Amino acid sequence: MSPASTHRTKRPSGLRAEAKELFRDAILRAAEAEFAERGFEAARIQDIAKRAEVGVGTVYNHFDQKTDIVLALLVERQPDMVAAIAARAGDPADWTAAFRARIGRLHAYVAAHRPLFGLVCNLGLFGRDARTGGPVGQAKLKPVIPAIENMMREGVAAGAIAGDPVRLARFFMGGTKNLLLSALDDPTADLAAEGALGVELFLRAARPVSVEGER
Amino acid sequence: MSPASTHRTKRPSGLRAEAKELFRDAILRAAEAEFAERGFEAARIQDIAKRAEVGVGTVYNHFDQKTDIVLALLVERQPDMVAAIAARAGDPADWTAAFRARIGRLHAYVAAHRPLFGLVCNLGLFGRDARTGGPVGQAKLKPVIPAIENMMREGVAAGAIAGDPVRLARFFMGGTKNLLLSALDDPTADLAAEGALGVELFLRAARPVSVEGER
Amino acid sequence: MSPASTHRTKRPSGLRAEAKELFRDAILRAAEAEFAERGFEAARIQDIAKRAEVGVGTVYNHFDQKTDIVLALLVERQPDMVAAIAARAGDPADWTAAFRARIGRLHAYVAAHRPLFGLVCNLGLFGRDARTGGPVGQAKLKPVIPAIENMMREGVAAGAIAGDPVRLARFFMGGTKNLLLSALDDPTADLAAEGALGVELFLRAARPVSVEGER
Amino acid sequence: MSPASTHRTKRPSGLRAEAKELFRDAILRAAEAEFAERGFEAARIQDIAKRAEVGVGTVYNHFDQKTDIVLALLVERQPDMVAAIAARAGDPADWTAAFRARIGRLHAYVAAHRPLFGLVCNLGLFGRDARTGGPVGQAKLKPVIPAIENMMREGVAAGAIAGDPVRLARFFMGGTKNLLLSALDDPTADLAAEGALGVELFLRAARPVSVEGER
DNA sequence: CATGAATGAGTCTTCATTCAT
DNA sequence: GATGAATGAAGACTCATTCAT
Repeated sequence: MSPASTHRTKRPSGLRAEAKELFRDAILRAAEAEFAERGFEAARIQDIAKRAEVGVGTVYNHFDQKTDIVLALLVERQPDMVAAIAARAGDPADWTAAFRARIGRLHAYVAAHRPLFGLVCNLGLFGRDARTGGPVGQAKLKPVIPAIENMMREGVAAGAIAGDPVRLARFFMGGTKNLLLSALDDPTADLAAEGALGVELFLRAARPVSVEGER
Repeated sequence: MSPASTHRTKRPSGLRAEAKELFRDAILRAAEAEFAERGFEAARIQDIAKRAEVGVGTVYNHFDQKTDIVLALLVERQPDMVAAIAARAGDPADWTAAFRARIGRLHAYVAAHRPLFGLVCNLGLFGRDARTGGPVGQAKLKPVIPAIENMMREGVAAGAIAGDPVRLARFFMGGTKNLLLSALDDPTADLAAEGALGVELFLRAARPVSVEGER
Repeated sequence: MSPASTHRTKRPSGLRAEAKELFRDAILRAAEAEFAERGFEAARIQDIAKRAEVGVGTVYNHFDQKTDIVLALLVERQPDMVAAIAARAGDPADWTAAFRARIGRLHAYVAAHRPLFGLVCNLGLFGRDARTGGPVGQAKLKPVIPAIENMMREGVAAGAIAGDPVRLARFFMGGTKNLLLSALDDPTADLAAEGALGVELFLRAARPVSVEGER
Repeated sequence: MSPASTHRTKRPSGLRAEAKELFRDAILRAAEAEFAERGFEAARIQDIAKRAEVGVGTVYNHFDQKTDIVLALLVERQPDMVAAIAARAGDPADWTAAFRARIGRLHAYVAAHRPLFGLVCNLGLFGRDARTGGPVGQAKLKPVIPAIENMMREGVAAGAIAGDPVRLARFFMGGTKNLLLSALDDPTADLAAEGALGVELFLRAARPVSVEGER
């Protein structure tokens, strides 16, 4: 409709592509909120569109199915979470201290994205993909967990913790998740403090038995 | 399950009422399975009815809405879970040992009711009650959590663990739940072992700091 | 269940039959109210049964279908209405005066059976019989109308009114019905007065033109 | 019907909106017929949709509930009826003559919309609104009656008729309605003639008493 | 590419009717 | 004959998805 749209150049520094991204982002943001508020099944495309101030058709220009929106949401958000957990230049050399720092960054991200976090926690809820019948793209949704499992492996290797890294990761994430989730219900709660509590509890739980004498 | 229910001939007049209970139970059993397999939203009343070998109308003779079936399921099963956690005559005097025993019973119950457990974990997922608009009867679904919180209070009082009982309970339940849930996906997994691991990790996490010299 | 029920005599002065009538009457009374309150389609057999303090099955012991209940209601009540309109020994010799008296009796009956009256007025609403596809037993429901038409014929014959008796009857019933229906909405309204007004208006409308000169 | 609607090219952007109106009108027309043929309760949305050559969903794009269709029907048709009754430039100066003309127009409209007329007569049949629980939007359905009552007031003021305008309106509408309704059942009947008869009967009924010597 | 009306398969829920007790 | 639970056909309504503009 704009005069510029007559010639479909790809170069104008991605003006068109940029505009497109704007729509896509708006949709994802709206979807995040709707899914978080009502759950996946109950959330309606129409509401997402309305919240994104976009037509329903536009949603389908960007995503083939409802399912794909959640997937995109997770796929696109998880790198940030993985990045948060990843070791950074300034992190302490001591594994335990580094663990505190890295998980602290994760929790900060979570605090900034409460709704998404609720969504991630509830993953696996919508049993099967409507089309394929299989579980909803679980392959794409794993990166965060392995990242934590790896951290656990490093901790074990460093002698800071002891046990099966996979199970330690599960226990840690479950315990911390529960603390955070309870805090999520209460908007005034201090997510960081709850997260830190989870970390400390976990560190004690996983401390190598050998150094602790008996009991 | 109660000894009194073995002989089913209270009186001819009770026959009908007893038959009615049979239907209700069949429906609940079928619903438990369907909800667990497909999730609340995806489960269809028709399938529940078919699985229960009952007409659709019969389902509605016993429950006003789909929601009420889950509620009934939870309300009626939770007492068993609470009972499992409750202290019993034969339990050890030592709090820690008793904790292991009581939680062990809970996990045994969970192992026997995997589908329901999955359901309980996903509570709060279906956003709002269709009729009232409010959250789905959360008031009725709390008993298990307080029971565990109480156990924690006892442990703190006994000096076996230290910390805020409520948060300890959250951490414990979250960590253990995650271990169990992962195991739930794998039918061959040893739920009891995973549960026990969670207990031990928790006990170490919550061990009173005083005895630990270091920090 | 009662000892008397072992031998199924027909004679005991109709004790059994009398009891049966009691049920039937209770059902009809309840049905009258329900139909009046909610309309034919919206009225539920279950509610009728409950209102009659009777089991649903009992309703079906007395009436084959829902439709039959309305029919019975009308068939059984109409004779009273016809009887009200019928000429009586004490009625005035003058047709006009007799008309006032006879219609007055009809209105008294109507006042005593407001709900039924509403029902009768709405007859023909439920388009077709569910089973036969035809109109709902209209054959059985006509007696009142012909009775009034006959009165009109007598009036015409007596020279008290003039016109086509059938159309006069329609006009009269319609006009009066509307006055009464409006009054029915208001429980404090004086049905008799409204009815009398209708009668007087009609008498003037139908007065033979010849006697009135021109205009 | 408005002269402006003859050329349908307001602008390309209005094309869609115009198409939407087309659907809406088709649905209303179909609904009018279905409701008239089977009654409100018995008419099925599916049939309305089929008759309108439209998907079921489309019906719900235009009306929230079944009830709303009848309401729309009545709300949108009543202005035409009110307009028919309204005084017009060419109407006779004499109230009585004008009354005949105006009511004649109303009856012409009724004759052209037999089904709707049947519907209007059956108003208040469907007991309560499904959502609000209150009577179905009676507030919106009143305009015609006041219009007639006003005519009566004018007639009284002009000395052409005498009595309580509200009751006169009721009597007139009831009587005429009944004449017309009977004629509606018979497709060959002359609605105009029946309507005219009603008018004449009414005029005599309401003629001021003073001029009548007797009684 | 944005848009939003159209679509219809799919679900919950109701309720007349049956029938074993 | 009374009873009330069982039944399932039927209907209102939802919502993901399509597609003409």
